[in-house]
Formats: sequence, structure tokens, C-alpha cells
Amino acid sequence: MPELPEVETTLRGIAPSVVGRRVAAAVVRNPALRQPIPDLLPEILRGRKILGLSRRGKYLLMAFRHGHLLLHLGMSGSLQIVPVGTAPGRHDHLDIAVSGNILVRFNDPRRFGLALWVEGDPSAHPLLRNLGPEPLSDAFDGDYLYRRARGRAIPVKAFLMDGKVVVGVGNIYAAEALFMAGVSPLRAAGKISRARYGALADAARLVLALAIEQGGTTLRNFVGGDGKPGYFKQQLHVYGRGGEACTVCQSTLKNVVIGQRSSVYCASCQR
DNA sequence: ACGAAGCCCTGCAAGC
DNA sequence: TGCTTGCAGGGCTTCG
Repeated sequence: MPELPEVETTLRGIAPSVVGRRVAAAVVRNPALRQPIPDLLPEILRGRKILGLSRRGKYLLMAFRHGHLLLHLGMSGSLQIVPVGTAPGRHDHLDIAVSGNILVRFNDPRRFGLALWVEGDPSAHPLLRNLGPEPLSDAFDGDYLYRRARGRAIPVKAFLMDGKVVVGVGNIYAAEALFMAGVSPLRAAGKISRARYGALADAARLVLALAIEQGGTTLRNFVGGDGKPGYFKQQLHVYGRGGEACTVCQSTLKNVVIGQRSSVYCASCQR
């Protein structure tokens, strides 16, 4: 499931092959994503030059002179460069062929993803304008989290996964960051000290940076833009390990549900 | 304003 | 073996 590191990995894998090239053709096979892919997308993109590829949270933005293609991988989506002429598979919903015989293919079995055309300033788009800061930017630190948590009663894990607070921290990395910082995922967000938020912000930053370095976490069959799997999974301490032994103190890791999400933590290391 | 719950969708694993 | 059931989950929407 793509979280920020996986989206970043995809961006880095795809960008060198597409930026500066022109769209030769776009093909929509199944427009029924979270929101429908616009009917006119192929016409909008044809012949246009891709000026850049960037990321905001888990959204990818393909920049053109007359607008942006806004992409989201949902929880099962992937973008890959495939050889031109490769037969499309069952969930290959969108192809973007660019000059130089390069094909970018969007695959998303669960169709929680998104491919929208945005005119004007993309940061003003309803899906982007309320997003919190990037976790790897200077705007994200312990003081920021502490300030935003004033008066909040929700469990800190749900707080950390709220895109209005900070973008890109999904279920995997929230669990890992909380473990690393020694903070219980169940603790009310408003009842955590400034110092502990400092540790938590550092942990989130570290775990995300590490995961990006490793090419993301491969779960199920995530692959980056270059088709290679990520290697971060081997370093997960708590995610997906409920019932197993804590890597630090050997206690049995607990499984709880927080905000509809399964959450694993060590009741002894995390307070 | 806040927080909890519901919804979208399909692959996979577990259970019968 | 082949069916059914339940779970996974990002992020928006709805409800209280």
C-alpha cells in the first residue's frame, strides 16, 4: 500500500523517463476510480509537454503548461514504465504514452486511486488545499505537533494519520514512528508533552527517510516506477507483527483497532 | 469544531 | 476442492 515513501519511490522511478517529453497518446480503459477519470483527458494531454513531476503528500502532480495531472495511488495503485506494446492487464486503467516510445501505465486493482485534470494553482485544489505540511520539511517538528494537538482528544495515532495535521504518514509508518518514539498509539493527542512530540516528529522523519532510501515497503505486490520491489519491510518493528515478540523487550505485541485501522504496539515499550 | 462511523473496491487468507 | 466470509485500508462524506 503506497504511503509517502512508496509515492516518492514511484516519482523518482518515473520522472527521468517522462519529464521533458511530450504525450503521444493517453488511453483510458476504466475511468471508474475514486472520482471518474475525465472523458476529455486524452485530448487534454495529447501533444503536450511534461514540464515536471512532483509530489504533495501522497499525490503526484504531472505539470503541463496548461494545467496539472493529479494522480493518487490509493492503496493498491502503481505507476510503471512498461515497454510500448505490452498487453494491458486486468486493472491497467490508464496509459500515457510519451515521445521516445515510453509508456507509463497506471494500475489499481481496488480503484481507490485518482487521475484528475486540474487547471490553475494545484495547491488551491479542494483535495490539496487543506493538507498539512510535508513531514520531511522544516515546518514539521515537535513544536508544530504539540501546537496542533492542543484540545485534541483523539488517539495520537489517528492524529498523526490525519492529512490535515501532516501528510503522508499512513498506517505503517505511524505505527513504526510511535514505536520508535516510545509513545502509545492510544494516548490522547492533547496529553502528550512537547518533548515527546519532539521525539515523535524525529521518529516519523527518520522512518520515512529510511524507507525512501530503501525504495519503500513492499507489501503484497507494490513495485516502484522502475518495477523493483522495496526493501523496507525487513525493518518493520511492529506493523503486521501483532502477537509476535517485541524486538526490544520480547513482550508480546498487542493488536488494537484505532480509528478503523489495525494497530500494533508494545504495551511495555510504548507509554 | 470535533470525533466516530460509513463508504468505495477487490485480492487474499481463513474457515467450512 | 470450491465456496463463503472477513479483512485490509486512504481519504472523503455523513452523522451525532
